Amino acid sequence: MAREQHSAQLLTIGEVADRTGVAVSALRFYDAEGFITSVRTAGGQRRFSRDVLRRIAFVRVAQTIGLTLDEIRAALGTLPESRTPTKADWARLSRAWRPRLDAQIALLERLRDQLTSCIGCGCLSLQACALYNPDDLAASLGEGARYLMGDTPADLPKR
Amino acid sequence: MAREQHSAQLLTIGEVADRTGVAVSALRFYDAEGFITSVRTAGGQRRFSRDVLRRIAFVRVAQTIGLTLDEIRAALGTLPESRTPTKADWARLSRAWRPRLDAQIALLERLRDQLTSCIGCGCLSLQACALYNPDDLAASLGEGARYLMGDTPADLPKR
DNA sequence: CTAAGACCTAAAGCTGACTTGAGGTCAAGT
DNA sequence: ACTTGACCTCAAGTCAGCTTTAGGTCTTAG
Repeated sequence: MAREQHSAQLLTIGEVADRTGVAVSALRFYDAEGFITSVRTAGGQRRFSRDVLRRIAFVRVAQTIGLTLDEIRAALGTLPESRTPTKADWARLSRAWRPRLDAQIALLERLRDQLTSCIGCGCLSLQACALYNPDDLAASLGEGARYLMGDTPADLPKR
Repeated sequence: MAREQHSAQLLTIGEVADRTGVAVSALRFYDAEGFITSVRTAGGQRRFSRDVLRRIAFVRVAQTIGLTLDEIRAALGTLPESRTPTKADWARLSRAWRPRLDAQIALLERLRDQLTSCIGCGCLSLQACALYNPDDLAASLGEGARYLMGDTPADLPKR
């Protein structure tokens, strides 16, 4: 009994798994956590409407971008409950990802550029190196460097 | 008893924590896992040489870049055991991060650009959308799109 | 009608990178 | 000598995001 097309209306969990590439266990998890909804057959099995495919796509792309499930849950919560979300609804949510992606890219670029200059200076050895600042590397790189690399202010005059 | 400078030779775990911003518990973990080494006092307390500051800096920066501790362990393993690593040693390790950073940046940029075009098309609704491809989003975006968004080949003629 | 593959639940397990807790010892300023 | 904050070990806990296991039930092709 392969998982083939039924009456083309509702999908079994296996069909959804096949179409989305998401594991059955993950789909049950998403269902339990409210990311997707399902109806049940008389026998207690889940049946999904095609809407879930879009929701699952949203969840997976959002995860790729780096959102946690909690954030994704919040985003999905802004969708209208009464009607099936429209293109505009999805576009609105997706637009919100843009600044986040930009910020992530900017962070990595700063890291890369500092790494380049640090390689030039033999880095990870200079007190002034901005690459390692445990306080706020993620937040905003390169501020008040601490005395990290084994050099204290007291050490400096001796060199 | 604040953690102040001792005989300026070896550092207590608390001093290392203060200088690196890394929790004492994490330092004990790093020690147990071999990322850093320590000697013990007669009473059994750890004492660290200043070298560990550089190693810890390396570990934290590598983590920021996205390496796992296993990868970091492997990288540290290429350092010479006999002598204290030189600037050149650290520079060599850091250089290895460059392609990885570039790849990460490229991935995010592809994601962002596709997101932009997808917003234009009301995306997450089109079968052809390259943004969601569960097989290889991370590996290489945009290949053979599957039938994901609720559209099957059978659906298409009807539209 | 039957076989067997798809489905069900609940609870426990997993990975990574630590943190927390319990119960006790060390070291240094006074 | 004493006190007290820093330190010790070992085991268990945490978080996210699922997966696995065990023990059973549904559904549908034949």
